[in-house]
Amino acid sequence: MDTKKKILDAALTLFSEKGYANVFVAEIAEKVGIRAPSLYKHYKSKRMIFDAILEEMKRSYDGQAAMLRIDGNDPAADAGKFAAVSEDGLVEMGVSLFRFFLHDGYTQKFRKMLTVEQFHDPELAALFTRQYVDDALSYQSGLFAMLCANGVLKGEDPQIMALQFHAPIYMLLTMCDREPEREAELTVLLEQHIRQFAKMYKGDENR
Amino acid sequence: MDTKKKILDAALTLFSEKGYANVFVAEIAEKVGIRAPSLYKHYKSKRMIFDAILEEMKRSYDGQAAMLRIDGNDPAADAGKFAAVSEDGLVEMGVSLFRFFLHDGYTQKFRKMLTVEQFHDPELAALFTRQYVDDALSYQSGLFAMLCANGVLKGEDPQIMALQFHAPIYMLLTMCDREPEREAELTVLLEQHIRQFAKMYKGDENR
DNA sequence: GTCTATAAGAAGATAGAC
DNA sequence: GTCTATCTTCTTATAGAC
Repeated sequence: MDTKKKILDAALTLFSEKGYANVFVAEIAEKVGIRAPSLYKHYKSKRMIFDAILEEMKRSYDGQAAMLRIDGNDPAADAGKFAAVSEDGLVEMGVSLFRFFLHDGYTQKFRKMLTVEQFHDPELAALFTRQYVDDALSYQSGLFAMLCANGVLKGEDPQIMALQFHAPIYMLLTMCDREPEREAELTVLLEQHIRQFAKMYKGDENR
Repeated sequence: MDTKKKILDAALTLFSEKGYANVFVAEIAEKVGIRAPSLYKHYKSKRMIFDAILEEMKRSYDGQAAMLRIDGNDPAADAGKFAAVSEDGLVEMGVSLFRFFLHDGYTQKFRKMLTVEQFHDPELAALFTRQYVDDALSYQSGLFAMLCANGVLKGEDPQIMALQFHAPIYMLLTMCDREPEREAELTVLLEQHIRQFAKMYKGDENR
């Protein structure tokens, strides 16, 4: 594996655990298996490593967004899948997506790094909100609008539906980031949330 | 004002904006209006300042919890108020509570500080989850259980109701922490969320 | 309790050999 | 590209006068 890439991986891991300022260049180097001065042959400075991680992450965001969007980028294409899917299917899909975001090393580390660095820079703050809130809500709004138009769900404001669907899932995800030992317990809540959400917006009175 | 208290305030402000490691003792001192060495007459070390903030916060948590709980500590006592309250009243109460948490200097700074320091220490992680999730959900669960028992709302799982009520509000709050200029726009979403939540769990079909 | 001066040490970065 | 040795700067913290 490329040393340059190894450095980014090591740095991302450390930055996500301790934050940029608490990580020493020597630590990154040690994780890679070299000495600190050697690292400067690959990156001009510590800050350049951080910036490179950010750049890599922006590039790979389309890939992550594709996961989030299940299909790629078109809500209309996904609506059909959802329409046919059972409540159990919705739960299974939600849980497996949750598990991916929770356990995928790159995804989790980047989420944690952005979390602890979000107030250092308005650009990071905007990136955070865009990536973990606005884009997700925007996509899900489209999806729910479609499902309501199809009569699969009943709801008058898809944007609020998306907020009410997404926010609990994101909250459970960040709880697992902080206390991984609670994953099993919180996955149960996740499942119950999705089930109740589905029931509610189907107009089911038995709740 | 007591210098010792001034130091805590200055440090909390700086820690919440830049994180513990990025704040220098000299910065804190400057904000207080003294020189760095003078500060050591009040606190033995930089870490002791951080610890003192944490202690102060734990002490004042009951006060904050009282705000969150509207009444103090007994959901049963609050349920009556809610039962009598209109949808508009619920919105007004939710919005003003939201504004308090967003604008109260101490509350906001402590939330931001805990956000950026949460992964440094399992104790901080547990404190974060307890304060911003578990305790809030636990209280709201009791409240919703009461309202369901009274027939004011219809729902079979108060814990999930609490999650679906609280998570969107908390998400909007953290968005305002990151991008204060979006407050107006997000307050509209907050209001729509509360209205739709109220309608849904009243069994209203017109949604 | 506050100051100036300074010690002590940490951490980012460079020089130059191999 | 990696190493050892080293420079430089920054930062916490202490000493001691006032």
